[in-house]
Amino acid sequence: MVKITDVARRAGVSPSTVSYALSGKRPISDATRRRVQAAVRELGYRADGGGRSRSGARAKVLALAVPMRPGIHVPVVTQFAVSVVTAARARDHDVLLLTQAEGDEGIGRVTETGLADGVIVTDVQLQDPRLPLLRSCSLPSVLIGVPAEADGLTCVDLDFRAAGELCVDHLAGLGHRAVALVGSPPEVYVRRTAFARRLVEGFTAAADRHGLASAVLPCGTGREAARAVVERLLRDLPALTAVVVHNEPLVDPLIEAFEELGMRVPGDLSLTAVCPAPVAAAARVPVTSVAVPAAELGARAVHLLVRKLSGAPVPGTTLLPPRLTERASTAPRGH
Amino acid sequence: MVKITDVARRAGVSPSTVSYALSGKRPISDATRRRVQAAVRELGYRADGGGRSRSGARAKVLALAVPMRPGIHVPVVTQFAVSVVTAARARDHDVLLLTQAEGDEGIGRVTETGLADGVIVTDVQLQDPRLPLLRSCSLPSVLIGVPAEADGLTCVDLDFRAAGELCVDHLAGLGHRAVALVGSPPEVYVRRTAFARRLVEGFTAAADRHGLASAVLPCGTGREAARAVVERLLRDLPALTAVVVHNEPLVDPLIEAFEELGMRVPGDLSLTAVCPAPVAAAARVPVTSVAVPAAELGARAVHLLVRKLSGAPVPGTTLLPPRLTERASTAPRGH
DNA sequence: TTCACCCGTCGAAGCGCTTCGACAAGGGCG
DNA sequence: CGCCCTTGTCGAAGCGCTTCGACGGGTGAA
Repeated sequence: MVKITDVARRAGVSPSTVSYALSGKRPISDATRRRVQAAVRELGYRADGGGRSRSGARAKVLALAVPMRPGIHVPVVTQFAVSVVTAARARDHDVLLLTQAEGDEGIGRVTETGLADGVIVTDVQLQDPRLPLLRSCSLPSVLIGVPAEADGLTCVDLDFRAAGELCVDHLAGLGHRAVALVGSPPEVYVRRTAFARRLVEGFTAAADRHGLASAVLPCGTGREAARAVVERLLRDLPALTAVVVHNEPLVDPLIEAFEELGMRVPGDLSLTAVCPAPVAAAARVPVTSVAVPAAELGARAVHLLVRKLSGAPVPGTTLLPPRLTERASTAPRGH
Repeated sequence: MVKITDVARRAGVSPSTVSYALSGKRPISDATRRRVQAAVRELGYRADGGGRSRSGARAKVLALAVPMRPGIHVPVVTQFAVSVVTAARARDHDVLLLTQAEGDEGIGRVTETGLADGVIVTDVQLQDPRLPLLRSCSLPSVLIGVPAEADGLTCVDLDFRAAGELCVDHLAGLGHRAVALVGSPPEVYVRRTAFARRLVEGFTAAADRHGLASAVLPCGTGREAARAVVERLLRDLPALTAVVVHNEPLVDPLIEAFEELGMRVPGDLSLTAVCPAPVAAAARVPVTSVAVPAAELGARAVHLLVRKLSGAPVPGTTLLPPRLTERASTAPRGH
């Protein structure tokens, strides 16, 4: 292993000069800097992470807390992870993966031990047990998701409230008078997952504002669950002509269930989804949707966290405005 | 931050004794050990990762290389990741996530800098460009997947060759005389991904052995792709009564495509899948399948890597025997 | 009783890096 | 022309931990 003293010898300077030349924390003459850089290249030098991290410097590692709870949609979470890693690498950081395996205190462990410099927290609940931890140890963090009390925290998310409203606005604009929201599995709401709750709020508020009849039903995954929910909806809300679905793996089964019961999409029923664009586009009937920009959220989270680590000021909460893309699943009421 | 000297003072011993008491690398009397442990608990001490790794010890971090290439099935990969993290934590290690974002040399970087002690490599191809790297820098590694040349490497995988044979044996035993393998997307084969190739080998060998007519077709995802493959199959192999599918998201569309063309499962067509058990069980028709034990593979990989790090000898290649679970999608030929 | 040993513990020496204070050389100013 | 400040570099002091060699006191054997 080639170390900083090797580089120093090769460049004919002292180790400290090498360190300064590489970090730029003190002025170094151009000639020296170039010699150092040449030596680094020739020897293939790489700063040892261990050595760096306890001289008060950063480890250049971000932790990513991904509680793989039941009811979440795996591909979305994976997209977060991948985009976080990619964005982190672009900023010369690595990513440590934390799951729920060891409970919430993994977050504390990883930063207290200096393994990671900061943490990105996903799947945030309105009252999240991890918040006190994040607040107390004053450990740099960014949440993907917005809890009920976001003071003093840095959060990024799609504006799910606005997304809910946008869907209803669109459907109301098409003349629909009765809409339903088919949501995530019940456990997601029981946990009070922030984004799911916010979407319901927006949906309900917009439905009331437009004076629409509305219903909200959580729904598990699978054909049977979809069928059951559709039957229940048609019973409770016979005038139903529009549905918003916020449950990725349910989009196709839901369309099937409606069609089996004689309602064609979009002929008899208009459907909008809140899901990643590829899911919406690949559905049985391409679905008008508000995209969940998982990749962008991940990248933004990294960006914010790195800025925070460098001491720069960062905004409290960033809400990405929802954008609705029309596809084949929505039509004016009565064709 | 509480450090080892604090614990030492509190326990009335020297720092080195604390270190030994915690690591067990030298005998420490029971009384002392207990006092140290008490002090650790009371003070909430956690060994600083930087300090540790700087002094030549291990960082207790494993890197997980997950190239998110097109054509792979995301939930399976995620299951690997989650099980790796869980297993690693159980052995007091953390996991650093590497994607393809920075190319193959991320593996080298992460270990040379001492950030990680070893690496778990997934999505192994028969001629994998990462192999020379793994061999040359003599860096502890475990592959999930078996390349063409596995000498000197530690590999874990499902025995996909045997899995392919097992499926065909099962179908042949039911009296089927013409079988097809519907595989992963073409790009997976172009890359010469090890497990996909092995399955084809096993399938073909067993079909030949049983004297069955057979065909192998790669297939992309989506309803249209499924439909196209089914039409092609029925044209090329009109006597077809059995199919093996090795493509998770295609299981349902494939069943649908066959049924739309008038072939009922399992009445007219028997289907076996090679996929994780939940996928098979949740399909439109519960599918007889050989399970891909993603979680177990991940856990085993961690186990092997940790043993390797501790200097213990490890086996070269571990192939998990396939196990076929009968469900509703297979029946004797002609009912 | 003595000697040799082993067990349990300690002190000190690093690990590779960063950073602080010092210092030599050079330039601008009075 | 001398003084002081700047600029560029160096030496040395740690960071918190592990680990090596050493050492005191107890035990078993002679």
